[in-house]
Amino acid sequence: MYISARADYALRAMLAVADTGSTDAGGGSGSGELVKAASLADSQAIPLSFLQGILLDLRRAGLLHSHRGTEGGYALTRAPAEISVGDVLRAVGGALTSVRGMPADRTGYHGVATGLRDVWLAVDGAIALVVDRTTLADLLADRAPAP
Amino acid sequence: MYISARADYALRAMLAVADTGSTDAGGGSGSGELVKAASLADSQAIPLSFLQGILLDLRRAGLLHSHRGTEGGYALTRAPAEISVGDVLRAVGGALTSVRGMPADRTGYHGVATGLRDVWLAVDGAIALVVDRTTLADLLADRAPAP
DNA sequence: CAGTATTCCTATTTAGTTGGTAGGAAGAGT
DNA sequence: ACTCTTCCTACCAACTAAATAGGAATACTG
Repeated sequence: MYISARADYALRAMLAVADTGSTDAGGGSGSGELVKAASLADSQAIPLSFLQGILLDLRRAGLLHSHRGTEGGYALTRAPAEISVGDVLRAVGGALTSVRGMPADRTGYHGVATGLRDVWLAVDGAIALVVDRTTLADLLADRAPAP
Repeated sequence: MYISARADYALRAMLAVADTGSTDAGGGSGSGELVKAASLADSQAIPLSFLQGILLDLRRAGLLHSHRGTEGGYALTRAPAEISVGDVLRAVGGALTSVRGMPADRTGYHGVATGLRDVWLAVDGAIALVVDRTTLADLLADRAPAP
């Protein structure tokens, strides 16, 4: 499995939103749950303009709610316990496992290689089992997924 | 998980070697177990000169034995039941799961993202469980890995 | 109603990887 | 010698990822 910088940043940003959304640690006026992109970029050392594109993906995937203007920012649409790592990965990266750029279930093998398709499907299922069972709340509470 | 063309070709080539090594279906003189690179490239539709580099990796990893000259070719160093899919993947691609190019166990997270490392390690373990338990013999006999 | 802060969106640049090719040099048989 | 095949190196083209820049749209403030 390859975790791109985009996916890595997305997860870290979601964790930071979840964290500052529950514990009121803002340095500004402390008005509510909205976290600014600049604040996220700073706390997790992510290039701001790159992060903005990622936040856009997360919003389009329905994981974030955004608000413009002076007191704008981002917030989770669901509770941290209701958002899994897999949700975030799929929002920014498409399929979990791909073979030469194509999703695992669209591979076509011939001859002796026919069985390979089932291997990739099994791998995809195994990955999904881990990332779909781990939520943002688990990560914030330091509950590691079962090995 | 991302399966590169290199990894895909490597597995198909290994399966083809395993197949023609056991069932004597060669069209030439039928002298023995050695399979030529050109024959592999033809049977699985792989560019020959690209395949040669892959076969070299597989040989250096100790999975293939090669012989030069007129009656040269490639053969497995172990029985198909003793070679796993994971062996082949690691021979050509390095680590199974990588985060931004680095192996999963060399990641460093700070603050709220600390728990991410354990997720990647769990994913790596889940993938390894599938690919290390599936052998070339399983694939040739159409025995799919457990879902 | 200006003014400002902020999200939002697109286009561009830059660097690295991947897929694939070419051309020999070295070894093995006839 | 001659032929066949593996071996090895260097190279090119296309693509993707990562990051940057610059502007529209939107919402609050005075």
